[in-house]
Amino acid sequence: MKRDRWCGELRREDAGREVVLNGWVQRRRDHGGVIFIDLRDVSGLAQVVCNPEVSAEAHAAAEGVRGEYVLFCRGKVRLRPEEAVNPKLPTGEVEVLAEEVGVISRSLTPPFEIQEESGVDETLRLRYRYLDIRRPDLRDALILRSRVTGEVRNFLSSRGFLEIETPMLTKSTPEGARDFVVPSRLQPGKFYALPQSPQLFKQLLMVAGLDRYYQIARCFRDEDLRADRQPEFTQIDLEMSFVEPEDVISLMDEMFAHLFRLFLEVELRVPFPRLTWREAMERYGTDRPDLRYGMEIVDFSSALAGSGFKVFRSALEAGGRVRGFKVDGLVSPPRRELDGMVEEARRLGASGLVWMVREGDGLKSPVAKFLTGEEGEALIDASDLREGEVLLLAAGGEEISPVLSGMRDHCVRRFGPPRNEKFAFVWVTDFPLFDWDEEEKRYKSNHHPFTAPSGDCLDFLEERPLEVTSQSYDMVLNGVELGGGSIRIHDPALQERVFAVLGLSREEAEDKFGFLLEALRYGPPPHGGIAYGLDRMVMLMAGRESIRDVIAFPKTQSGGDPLTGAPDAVYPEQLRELRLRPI
RNA sequence: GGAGCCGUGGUGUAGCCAGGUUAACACGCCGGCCUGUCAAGCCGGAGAUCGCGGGUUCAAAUCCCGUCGGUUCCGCCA
Repeated sequence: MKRDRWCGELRREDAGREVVLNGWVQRRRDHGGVIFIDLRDVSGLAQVVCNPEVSAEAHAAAEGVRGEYVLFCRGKVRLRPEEAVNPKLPTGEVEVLAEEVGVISRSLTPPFEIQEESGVDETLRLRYRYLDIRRPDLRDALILRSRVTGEVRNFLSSRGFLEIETPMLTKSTPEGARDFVVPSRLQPGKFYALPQSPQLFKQLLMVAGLDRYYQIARCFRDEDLRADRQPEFTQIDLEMSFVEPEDVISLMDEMFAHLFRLFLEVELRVPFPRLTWREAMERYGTDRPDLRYGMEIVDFSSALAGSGFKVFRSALEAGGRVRGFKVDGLVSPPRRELDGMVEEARRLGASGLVWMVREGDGLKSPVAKFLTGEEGEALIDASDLREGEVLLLAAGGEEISPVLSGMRDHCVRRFGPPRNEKFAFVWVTDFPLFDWDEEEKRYKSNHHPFTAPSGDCLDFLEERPLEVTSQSYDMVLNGVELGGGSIRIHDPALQERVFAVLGLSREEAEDKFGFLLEALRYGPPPHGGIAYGLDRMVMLMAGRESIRDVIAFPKTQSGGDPLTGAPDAVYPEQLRELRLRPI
């Protein structure tokens, strides 16, 4: 018998109406006489009452029902007696008085309980993912994901963007992540690569004159997994012609304000704040600062010039600095807490960490005896340190930035400092165009090789590559990199110069990216864009801590799928067809 | 490649550090009673050789070594 209403949408206005529901048995409460069944479908729960005085048949059918059976249920909606109203349920004011109940399909006892709080081993949940998804929190996350994706499509298409699909079977390119590789049967010995992103294709679409492109694009990277990294993930990928960074950034400000208003009822202040990469590293020690919290890093070098503490003095003499921050949310901690912080800093790779606690007009610290009174006062002034508050200091070159950033995270986790806002967006711009790769002894693109250098850096591109900044921008939310993009190079000559700095020979560049260089010779428009990690975006919007919680069928940390058993061996015949042999 | 944590009935945990009868508790499951529950209640029952392998010991869930799986982080992820 086919439903005519959803379980979760019954309200008091429906009282008196006859309805048919289809759904799963969340719970059965058998009182001997009357039996209550909580029936669940994708919309929510409804209580069905099976009273033998109303329908002996329905009651008899309900006696044989068990958890997760699929039922149809015909009956009249009625208001519950006042004392039986359940304020915890949206449908709690009404119930369906069953006149007919039938089993559509039966279920084995599930391997774990289908309920809000899971706490169940994740492998088991993944093995029975179709049961796991019946739980409201996972179901709701997938519903949110679908709505967000749909609204992104609406938003972009209303702004003139065209949704274009790009190939999944494409060409392996150097630079970047390890490719997933697919053997070609028709061309034995050759391979496709799955796309790490549609980067090159979207640039070609700009050369093709489509002006604005977007795609909800699956991407693949064969690297190790994390809570926020899966081997296949989804990007909101877009590209625009005739634009500058400002155009992309302001459009995205608008899109996120719209999405957060619509789905979370949160009014975001736009435009989002901006930091250059240099500022972000200086003030937060990382290129993806979590601006929900204070604890800005301050340079104390001038207060400590000529310090009697050898570690500080020698760092300063070597051209380094002494930087640190005041810990929020922590006053007069016990000694072991302070020692714990030093240990944490070592774990983060620091050679040391100095703590100072203000006591009266002075400082308590393992290095207090090396400090003069003036130095102590200068530190207190510069950090605005009050009674009992803690100052953390590290000395050295740029390598202390990640340590200080890590200590900032540690303090957030451990001391729960006051939070400014729930969602703190920030743009980080002007990244270095290149990094030096010590292992390979060569320059590497910080973003990707098609990122345009800033106009004022073109003169020293080859001479001082590490000083070249790029027309790039990352969107960061609560310390998570949500997306990144740039203005691209549209001048083939400049593109070749960048390849040269990267150490790609003319032949290699021609072999790997020749098609792009060629396209750039046929009237490319200036263009740029951005790509977002949709999984991370929805994760943060849903308040989850792993993107696995917003992906229907995610992989474990070793890249496996406990449900299907992938990856798995293939038949020798399949390998023979592909002309492949295991080594 | 490296470091940490976890693995005990179907599920979640306790027991492990100080080795010693029938491995405890809650939920779930099965049966009985029960007409207003919604985490229903009450009574009864079944169900685990403690991830796997080896070692130490009179004796191992417990100690040691190895291994597998999961997870978090570092490396890696343009």
